[in-house]
Amino acid sequence: MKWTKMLIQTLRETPADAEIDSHKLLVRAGLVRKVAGGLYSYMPLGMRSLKKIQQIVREEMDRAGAQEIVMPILQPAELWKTTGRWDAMGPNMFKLRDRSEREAALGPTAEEEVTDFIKGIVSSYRQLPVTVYQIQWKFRDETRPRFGLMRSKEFLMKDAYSFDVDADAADKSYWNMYHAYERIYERCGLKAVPVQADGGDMGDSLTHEFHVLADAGEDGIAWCPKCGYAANLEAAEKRFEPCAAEPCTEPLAEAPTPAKTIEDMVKFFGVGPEKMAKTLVYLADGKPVMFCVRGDRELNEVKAKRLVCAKTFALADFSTVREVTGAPIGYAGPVKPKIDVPIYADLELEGASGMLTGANLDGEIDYKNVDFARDCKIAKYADITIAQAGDKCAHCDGTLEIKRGIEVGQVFKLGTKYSKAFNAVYKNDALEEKVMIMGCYGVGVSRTLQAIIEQSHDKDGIVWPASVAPFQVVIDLLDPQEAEVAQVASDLEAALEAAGIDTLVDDREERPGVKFKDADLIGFPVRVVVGAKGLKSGGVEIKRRDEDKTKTRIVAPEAALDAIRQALGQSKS
RNA sequence: CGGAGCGUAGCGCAGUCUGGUAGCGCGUUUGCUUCGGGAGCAAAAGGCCGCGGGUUCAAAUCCCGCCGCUCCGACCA
Repeated sequence: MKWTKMLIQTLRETPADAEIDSHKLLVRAGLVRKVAGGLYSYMPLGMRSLKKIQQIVREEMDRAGAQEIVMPILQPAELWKTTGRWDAMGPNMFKLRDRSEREAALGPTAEEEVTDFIKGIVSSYRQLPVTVYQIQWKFRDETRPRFGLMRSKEFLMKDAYSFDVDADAADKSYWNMYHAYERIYERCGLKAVPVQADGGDMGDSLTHEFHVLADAGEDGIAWCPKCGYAANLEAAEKRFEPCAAEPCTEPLAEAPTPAKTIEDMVKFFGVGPEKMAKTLVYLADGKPVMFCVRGDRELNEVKAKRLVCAKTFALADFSTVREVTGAPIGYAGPVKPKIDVPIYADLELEGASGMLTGANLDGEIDYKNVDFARDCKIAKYADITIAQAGDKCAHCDGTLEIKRGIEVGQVFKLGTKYSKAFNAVYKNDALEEKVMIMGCYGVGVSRTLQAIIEQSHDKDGIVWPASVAPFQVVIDLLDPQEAEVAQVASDLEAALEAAGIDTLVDDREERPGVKFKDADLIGFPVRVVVGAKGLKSGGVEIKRRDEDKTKTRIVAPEAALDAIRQALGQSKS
């Protein structure tokens, strides 16, 4: 392919609305163009990479025995109402009506749709197991689209769904997909780590997220370098040391405190935040509950929500807090709230004594010398805090680190939530009706495109892994007006294409510097320079994008094909 | 949804406070000279100054309303 025949537009200046490197490069290298907030058009170069990622996903899904289908993006509301998610998804889902007022949604995912689909086809255990997948555009009305393709309103996702006869078979399907995902990311040249995640509303279901570790990532991940334990911060476990405190000999005492926040209290009392406990009031299914954690900790809302088995869960408003505690905001505590509500405390506080807490009294008053065992009525001690760097690993004697990650995929055991709702059943060999066991598996294809760039770039531009680069080779034709030189480039192009190596010839009437800069910016894995000067002095010049500028090889045009093959082989995946 | 900021040429920005001829850099077009890491000179094209209303002799500039975008936060099966 010739550069001058292609719609390529690189930008010298970085777009004003891009924050992270991968977003800047996506736009600067001419891969995508913004249409509106969270909406992007793919330019030809971007489309080529996107298609290559799709193809890798497709091949690995097929290899794992999944079957490709495609279902409508526009999904009737009835499907979503069957599971109650029409309301549960809330404003995150794009909803619309057709001309006869039928309600529909632009699919953010397709569990309902696929369950209904399979239910209409499968009726016997002989047809199971089955896993289907589609690569389809998905829609989410994001509260705040950002970072380019990372969090957009419309994105390309591969979603697969498995249907099995029982839990053991479902397990097999799950790990089958898990391993397919490992292959997908490896072939994309991505280091993606599987991390344990929270099952969300699905309760204690097994689920792994695949994350690309990057500072620009939106998710926090707890990671133990010693045993390799990795978990989403929402789900991360940590080991608790027994609380060493002696029972408190001092009596509970009031302490007037003109300081509401932990930070201010540290200044006022001159005591560390680990000797304080903060108490938060939440509404769980509309009923107030209190959570008590150490001053240097943050409540993990996911863990807390699960602990109280709540459907709706949110921080209580100020008036509720006053009502429950009887105290001004900032003076809630675990000792005798005005209204008797369940109080849950973090495991770290079990046996804690000599603590400072809010007093639940009508005034800016705290208690000192609080002994949890003596002074508080705690419903249950449980792990309800967010893991922090320095916490002990729950699985070995290592110490947890906190990393940032970009979630590029997730595998999820769904159980029977959807199959029950749709009555998706099969008959076993005893003619009994059984509910199918499901799993769902997503790969964010467009997000993966950007994650690759985020993980693989330098100051000059993108450094594409060969498997997903828009073109594997760029030929910088320095003298396009000289027929003999141009012929060498065209011959080489034809030879490469015949060998199955996609090649772009930069045949523009531009100065060499411009071509080199653009080649580096777009990031083709191998660059071949064909120029009059070079040909006279020995041949064409070959250089990998991922090696130093000075490391070039001059080879005769006849030897170029082999040398390029070799360079591609050495280039990152 | 709360807080902050920004909408001026394809892109990046100045001009707005203090009303008076629409500007700069990059990119684009043409010519000449250059030619191995984003060249130089010359000429040119390209604007509903986000939209609507108001004030004024006169509005990119002041006032009101709306829309859009970006950042921080909240939110994120």
